[in-house]
Amino acid sequence: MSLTARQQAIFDYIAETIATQGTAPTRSEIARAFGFRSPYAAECHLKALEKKGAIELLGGTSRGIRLPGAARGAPAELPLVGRVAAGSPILATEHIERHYRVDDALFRARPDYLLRVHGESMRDAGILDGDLLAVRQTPEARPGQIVVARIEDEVTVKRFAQDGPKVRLLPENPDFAPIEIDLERQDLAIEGIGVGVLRDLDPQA
Amino acid sequence: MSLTARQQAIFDYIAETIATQGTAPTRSEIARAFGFRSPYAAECHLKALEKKGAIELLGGTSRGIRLPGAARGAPAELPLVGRVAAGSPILATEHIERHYRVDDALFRARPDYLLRVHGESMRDAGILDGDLLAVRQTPEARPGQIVVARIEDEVTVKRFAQDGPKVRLLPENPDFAPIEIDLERQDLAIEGIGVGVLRDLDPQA
DNA sequence: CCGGTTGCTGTCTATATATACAGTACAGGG
DNA sequence: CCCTGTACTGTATATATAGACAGCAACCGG
Repeated sequence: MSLTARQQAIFDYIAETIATQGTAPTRSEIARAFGFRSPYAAECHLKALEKKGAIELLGGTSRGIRLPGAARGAPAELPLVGRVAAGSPILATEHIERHYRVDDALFRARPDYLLRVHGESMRDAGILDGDLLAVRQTPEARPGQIVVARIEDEVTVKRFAQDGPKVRLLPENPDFAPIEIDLERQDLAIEGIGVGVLRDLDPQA
Repeated sequence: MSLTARQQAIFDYIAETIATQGTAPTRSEIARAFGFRSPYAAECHLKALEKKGAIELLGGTSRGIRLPGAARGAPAELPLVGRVAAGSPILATEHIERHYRVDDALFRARPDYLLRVHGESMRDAGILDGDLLAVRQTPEARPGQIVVARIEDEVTVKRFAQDGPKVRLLPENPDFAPIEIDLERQDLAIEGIGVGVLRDLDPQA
């Protein structure tokens, strides 16, 4: 059952109020906004909207109007990590350029932060210079996964491969050479695994 | 001036209530949650939090507590369009698989919907099979832009090039041939331009 | 023509809520 | 030692708000 034009207008008003004021409107506020002289007109609309499943009324609570669609909770705020300075943790405040809100459901694994990828070494995996890699923070990786690794204070994104005590970090671009690491002689820290890629395309040209 | 432990706890409770209930708590609800026997205790905390700038009180309005940081508003809900059937508009309800909430600020141009890309024809532009293309709906395109085009009821993603009355849709993969269209003899509809790419990486392997 | 739905007005009431005052207790700085 | 700030209790009140009843008018399908 779809909404009437009037009901849609009232639904939109409620949604807009929640978005701009941060709180749902009262019956009186709805009435005022639409010129009703009785708050009960708003009450009737609310009941109709609830019956059609467009909204959820909490009953007994002031401003107790909920949009069921929004019940999924706000999407996670992911910090965007730019260049990581040598020797400091990847999520140090000074690396965080800003926050983006990205729907969790977009990725099968929940990401913890976004890392801006520099260079062309993962080009053939469809990860280009400037792309944002959604990263799940974990100290372990399985072969074939795209990992964020730190070798001697350098943070790099590569495909992970392991052969006993030897780890190989494979670029996806023939112009770059694989990095071989003997765990017994060199330090390697897995900062996380890539769970998604985000790219902004230039709308100009 | 930073918050005391008690004030921080109350602030956290307010933030959590807004996130889970969709509406801010009343003084009484705060008092109940913390075991205060008087709602005035909550009132005092709210005033302290407001004085320190952590919250904003609306005054005279029930549940009128706002978190200044959250004023940014909810990110847009973008419909995900799967395969588009021949002859029907791209945003027809039956094509929409689900909705994702993606931060507008992620892309320089505001997208209108997400389109699942099929095939490898744009591989060298870093757009792989299964990727989601964030599309801004517009009937016009400039050379060099990645466009969503419809030719004879087929929807395709290619790079746009124009040479007078001849339009070329260029793949980014040497295994595919460019599509040449003479606008005087063939129909071409630009459905939109690509403003971003989203990819889910398989966390398994 | 009837019965249902939409879309309101006017009036009313119980309760939810914001907000106040007076007072207690404790802690830290000057 | 006084003063200011934190952290409450207990009581109180004005107002904000949800939610109800009765009724009117217009429309629409059977």
